[in-house]
Amino acid sequence: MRKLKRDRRPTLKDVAALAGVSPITVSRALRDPRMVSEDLRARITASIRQIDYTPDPNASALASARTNVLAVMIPSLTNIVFSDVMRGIYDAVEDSSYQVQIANVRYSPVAEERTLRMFLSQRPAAVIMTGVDQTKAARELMERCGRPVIQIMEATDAPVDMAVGFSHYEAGRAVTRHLLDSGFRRIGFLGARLDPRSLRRIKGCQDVLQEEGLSDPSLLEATQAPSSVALGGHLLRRLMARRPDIDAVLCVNDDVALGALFECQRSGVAVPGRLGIAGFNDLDGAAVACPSLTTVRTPRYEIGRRAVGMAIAAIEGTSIIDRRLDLGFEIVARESTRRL
Amino acid sequence: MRKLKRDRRPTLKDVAALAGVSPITVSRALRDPRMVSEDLRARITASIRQIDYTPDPNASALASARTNVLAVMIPSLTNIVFSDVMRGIYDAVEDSSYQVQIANVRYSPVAEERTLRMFLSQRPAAVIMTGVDQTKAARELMERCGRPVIQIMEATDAPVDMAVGFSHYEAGRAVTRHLLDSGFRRIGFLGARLDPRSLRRIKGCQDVLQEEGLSDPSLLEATQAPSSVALGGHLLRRLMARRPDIDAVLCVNDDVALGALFECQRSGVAVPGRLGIAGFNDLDGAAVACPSLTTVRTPRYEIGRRAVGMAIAAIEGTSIIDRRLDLGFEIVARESTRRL
DNA sequence: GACCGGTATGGTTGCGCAATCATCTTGTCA
DNA sequence: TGACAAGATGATTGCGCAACCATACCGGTC
Repeated sequence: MRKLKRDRRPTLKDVAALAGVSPITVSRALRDPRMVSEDLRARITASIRQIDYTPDPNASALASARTNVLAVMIPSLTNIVFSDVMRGIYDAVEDSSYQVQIANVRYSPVAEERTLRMFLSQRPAAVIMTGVDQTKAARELMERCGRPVIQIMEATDAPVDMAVGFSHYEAGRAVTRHLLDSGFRRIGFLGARLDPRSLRRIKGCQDVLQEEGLSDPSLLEATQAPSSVALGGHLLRRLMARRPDIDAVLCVNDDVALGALFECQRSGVAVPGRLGIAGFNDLDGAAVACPSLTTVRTPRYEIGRRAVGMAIAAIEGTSIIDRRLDLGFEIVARESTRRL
Repeated sequence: MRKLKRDRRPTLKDVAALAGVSPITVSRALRDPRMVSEDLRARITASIRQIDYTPDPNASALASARTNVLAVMIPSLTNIVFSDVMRGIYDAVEDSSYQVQIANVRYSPVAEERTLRMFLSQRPAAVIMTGVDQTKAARELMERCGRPVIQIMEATDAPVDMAVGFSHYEAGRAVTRHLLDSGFRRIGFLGARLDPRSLRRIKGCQDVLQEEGLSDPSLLEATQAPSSVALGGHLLRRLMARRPDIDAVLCVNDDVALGALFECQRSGVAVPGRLGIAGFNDLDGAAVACPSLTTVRTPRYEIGRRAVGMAIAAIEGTSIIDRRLDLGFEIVARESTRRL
């Protein structure tokens, strides 16, 4: 009677009865066809199709204490950076048997820790986390959870388990060096959000300026507010009010850079003649802005793909894998920093 | 011996033993605390904390044939429109017991149908799908799956179950009307992707032009390629080569509009003096572009929130709900269509 | 011809929880 | 005071699958 209340879907047992084998043989045929002889396999496949059987992943997870879920934590859903990472992740699982579970932790290590606990209670096959700045408790969970953990976005020498990304510090240094090489000397910085990766880029910039004796705290205009195009304009106005002598701004990302560019267009500041502008990420619009924006191309999509590749390799133990992967970055010099 | 092989986590039974009650009481205390007396509840809560118990969602799902999963299908991960929808969805489940499962169906009804089958085999609590243009088979599955189904992004009179969105056709009409009211007469259209919603916007535009006797097929420049800022420039160049007499372009979205604006800046076409530009969605940058972009503000975030609200209301059967929700849109007139 | 090892298949059990029904307690009212 | 309702708690069972161990069968070896 209980069975009648549920909308009874076909189960392994139904397939087995139809094919004239035991349920466990059907289970094997599905999980690892090589374990079953060819003719049984054919009969089982036919039976599955005939009654339109689909396995119940919950029952499977319960019986085997294993899932096919990759748990992913990212700090933002709207930052295009993570949209690209997610696309890489989803593309990479496309032809595998794995599933992705995304959580938005809103740039909060505390929320991240909470989410991690929730995820681990579901016994995911692997965990993908953003950055290397987890809370102490989260780090301990990551170390002891007994599953692959991939930290993405940053290159690090000491991943908890595995890591794939690039050096934000070196990227900050490189683009600052590019500005210096292009002849700019009083280089401001427009910062937003100030997450750990932004801070490392800022640090890279400041270290280079320091080395050249061009450092000055008043060149930094930054806020905790989320970055946006509109914010880029506000920050530039504030910086130029305080330091009208700057000849270039390095922006924490392309959104802010675009906002700065619009602000210059609006207030008649020639770019790059009067002010050079450089961004970060090489978003779609950077190449076609007027003038086109110098920026740093970052391997966001590839980070997502590789992270999943590393996770699956670790789960299945098939191939030897690098535990640390630095995918690098590329300075893309365009019109906005081209001194005549 | 089997138990030793698994990393044995505490279960309901452990909590029950510690608290001196039966497992089912613990289960009740967790699912609906009102069913359990106050002192037992306190003892159970203490025991849970003491041994750090977390429920096993797979076991729960198996036993109850129910999950707390909201299955969501969206056509793109990188289109900012859906980033906002996702943010609304994730925000709405934040304080609930529900979980979100996202799938990227890449604007493909066939992939959408395949994904729907996969999702339904997991018995989600509800299903959220984008648009109203599912395959016939998918539509049948949606009708017969026995769970709430919410179609998002479009207002429709005949949802399979429930729908929340706005009328793309009316939005296309309204913004075209705005261009006419602003004095533009030879209005081109730049289209990309050409998904069903884009097509309805185009239709809205063309119908208005038709009514005014201003319609002409050669005013439409469209491609199946995914939209981007760069594409906006290309499309505008092509359109102006063919129809140098146009005095405004309506763009399928703000990315394309921004690309068109950059193209104008680059080629010295005055906006709005020589060419008016209007976009769609009111993205972050539209308000601060130079000139600022006229566009249509769409309730993307709110669609996500409401969809989840409708889903939960339907699952729990608590409140009376509208099965159709039209959240409307708003024409945002800015400099790019301001005729002097 | 007895024995061995490997392969293919099946039987039994339990994963952790919730549905169902049964039982117990308490309070209320005629 | 007894009957009964309503609420609180417990015992039993099974969800669908995979782990584990058992068994049947094969061909080859000495």
